[in-house]
Amino acid sequence: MRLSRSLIPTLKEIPAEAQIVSHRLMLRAGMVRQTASGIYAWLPAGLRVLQKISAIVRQEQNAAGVQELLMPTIQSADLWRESGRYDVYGKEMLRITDRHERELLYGPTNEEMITALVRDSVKTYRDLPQSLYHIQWKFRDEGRPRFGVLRGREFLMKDAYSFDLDYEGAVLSYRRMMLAYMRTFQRLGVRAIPMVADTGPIGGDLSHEFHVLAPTGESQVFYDSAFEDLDLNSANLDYENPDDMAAFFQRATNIYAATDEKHDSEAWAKIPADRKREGRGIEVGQIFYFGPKYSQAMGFSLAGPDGSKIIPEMGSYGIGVSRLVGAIIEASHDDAGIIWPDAVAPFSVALLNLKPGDAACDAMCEDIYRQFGDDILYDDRSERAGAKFAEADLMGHPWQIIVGPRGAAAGMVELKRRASGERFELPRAAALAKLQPGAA
RNA sequence: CGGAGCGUAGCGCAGCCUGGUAGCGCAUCAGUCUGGGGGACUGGGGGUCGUGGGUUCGAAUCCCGCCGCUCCGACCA
Repeated sequence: MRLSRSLIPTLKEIPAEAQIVSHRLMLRAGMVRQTASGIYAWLPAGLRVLQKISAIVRQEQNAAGVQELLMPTIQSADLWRESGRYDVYGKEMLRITDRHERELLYGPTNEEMITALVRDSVKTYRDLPQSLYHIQWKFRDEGRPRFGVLRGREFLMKDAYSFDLDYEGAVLSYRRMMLAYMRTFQRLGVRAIPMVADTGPIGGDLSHEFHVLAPTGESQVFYDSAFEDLDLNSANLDYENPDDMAAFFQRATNIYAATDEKHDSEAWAKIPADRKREGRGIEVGQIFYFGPKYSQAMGFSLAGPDGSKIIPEMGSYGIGVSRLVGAIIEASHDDAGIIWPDAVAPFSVALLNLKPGDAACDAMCEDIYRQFGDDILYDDRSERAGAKFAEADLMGHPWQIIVGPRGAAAGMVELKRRASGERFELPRAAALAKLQPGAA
């Protein structure tokens, strides 16, 4: 994309309404604009991040055998009366009445809807297990929206739901999802640690929150640094093999990690001092086994092979996609701006033409731009070099290709790595080769 | 939901107390110089002062209502 033709309205000054760094940077980098309290429009650069995160989430869900569907944002109040939650859910639920005085709501979550859909579609126990997800906008009418997209009212979420015939099956679904989540976060380039979470009346150990570590996090978290060495992408684990899943789950949950609510000082004391890690976390995902809670309430049962009645065991699994954008920035920025992990940057590369109008600069930039495809932002404006550097750093592209008149005449470009600040003077072809996917 | 603020040009703000024809910085437009870390100079454009009412000869300024946004706390992902 050419910056001269893009709607990426960067700001030099900090908007008064933004208090925390991710909110400020998202506004300043031209990614989002607030349109009402806690509701944001995603401008082109912000949308690209949302789409890159979504794509990775989608790939990992699909890889774990979860099927994608798309449920609506608007739901019927009657559906929620089936589970009894319509009257229980508080003011966070946005209730709407249509022209026929029918009661509707903007969905804050989809347990009821998915349960009804599966209930009405599944005919026999042979149709289970099922696991399904969608990536959809949700609305929770927070009393006090703040922190930009970290605590907005409208937010994009991946939510998945599993249906199994028995507890063992539900446990397997849960473990699969935990692995999928850890792989997802690893690919996104953020460290997210699964923390033991409150399971409420269900009990057991089948609820985890995933926290991204950032100084502005809302929770105090404690964990064993052994998590930092857990590489799950290279581990040869088969989602379909229960033994693999059990072994993985054992490994992951043996390492201590908890938020302050669930912090166990006895267990903490046993961890070697040099492995203790303590800090703040932003919750970006949660996985939860809740058994037959909704299937029972909503009359979802099947005849088993021996004729007995089976009430499916369920779980639900969320990833806050829009929230992740803020969380990643909280975890990865400096005074100059955002430092995007490679996988989620709106553009992997910024191409800075330091002297538009200079024949050598223009020719080289146009050539690079043409070769690179969609994932590059070409700063072709007639701004001063300093302004281009400042904006590129602000927007946080992982790489900058800097083309100046001196270098261009000699066929050289400068490559700058945003995260480290390293610069390399390279021939044009070598620079491009270095940036090809996988070459890094 | 309790408490506290704010709303004046695209953004950040002053002006309000003590009423008298609306200002600064940045951005923007034109031109000149400049040209590797948000440059300089000259000249221009842009505002129903959130909104409705009231007081007054006269309201951005004083009074009342409403709307919007923000902060602290409670709640929440």
